[in-house]
Amino acid sequence: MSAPISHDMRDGLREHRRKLTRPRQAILDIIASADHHLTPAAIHKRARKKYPHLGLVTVYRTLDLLTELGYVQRVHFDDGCHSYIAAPHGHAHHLVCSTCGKAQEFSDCDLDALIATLQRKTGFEISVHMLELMGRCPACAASQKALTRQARSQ
Amino acid sequence: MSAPISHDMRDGLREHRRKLTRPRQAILDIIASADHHLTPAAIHKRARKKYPHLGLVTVYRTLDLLTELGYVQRVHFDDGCHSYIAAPHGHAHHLVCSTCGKAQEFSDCDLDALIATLQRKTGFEISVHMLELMGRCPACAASQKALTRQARSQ
DNA sequence: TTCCAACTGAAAATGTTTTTCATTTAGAAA
DNA sequence: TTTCTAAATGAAAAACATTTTCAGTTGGAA
Repeated sequence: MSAPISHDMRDGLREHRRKLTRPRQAILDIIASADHHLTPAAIHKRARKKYPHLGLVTVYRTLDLLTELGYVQRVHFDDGCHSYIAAPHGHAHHLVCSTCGKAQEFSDCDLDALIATLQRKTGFEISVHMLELMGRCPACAASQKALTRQARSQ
Repeated sequence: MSAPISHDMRDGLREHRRKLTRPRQAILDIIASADHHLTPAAIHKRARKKYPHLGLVTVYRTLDLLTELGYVQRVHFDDGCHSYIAAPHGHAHHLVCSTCGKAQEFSDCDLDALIATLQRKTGFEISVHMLELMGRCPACAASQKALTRQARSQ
């Protein structure tokens, strides 16, 4: 069992001489406890319940900071990339449900062979990769199947 | 040797009963002949040289259409996703130079084993994946090395 | 030719992100 | 504790990106 991410983020701030303010705490709590990706606007809306004075600009600034420190990642979709999600401090990818937005982490992406081959073939020096998988989470898949069954039986 | 992508795009439009207008031709030519990813604004600027009356809205609309037909893909970076690039009609990924933007296509992404394992472990039904590799193209790597050598010898 | 769905540009609306600036605050140092 | 300052804040405005609306135009099938 790993320590809560919000603890890590607090430690990370301290290490980088950054302050742990009330607005930031509110934002951290939302991000750390969400298992879905969230837009800056959505984070702002939720965090305001704990700290009503919070400005949207601070959300953007905090997301930038946490991204830089590696605790938060932007989530990319074909049709828009305005969402963020917590990540462990280190290399990780997400598996995202395209129906409900639920995300699951995984770290063993295993692209070394592919990258080596491409480097050899193309001469590019590959330093970064972005991998994202999308599909239906177990819950959404189940309710979809239930719906189909129901429709067929009518 | 494959046929020019712009031909494919023209055919694709015809198949879908969409018109091949002058504004669209100008946009198609820019996209098909670029080996770099381009933002809508950049496409607009370039295409205006061929068709000065062209509106930016039409660029957005044409990009939407070509994306839907599968001839164009959005390029994703950690810090912004406002660029587009031509893709063969079908599954493909890009290897992008983070210095100059040059892009190279590849299609053999070989993720089947990873996807199968994750499906089994998580219960997700994975239907889509996004993979993007970034690094330095041969030319940029070479000029970087030349710079470093020069700096060292001073 | 005719005709109409598809397409267009301009303008305005909407949405997202960044900048600026005067004020406040966390937390290290005294 | 109190003092002090770099870091952080919110509000407003600016900048940038994207979509909608609408009246007029056009490609290409009939």
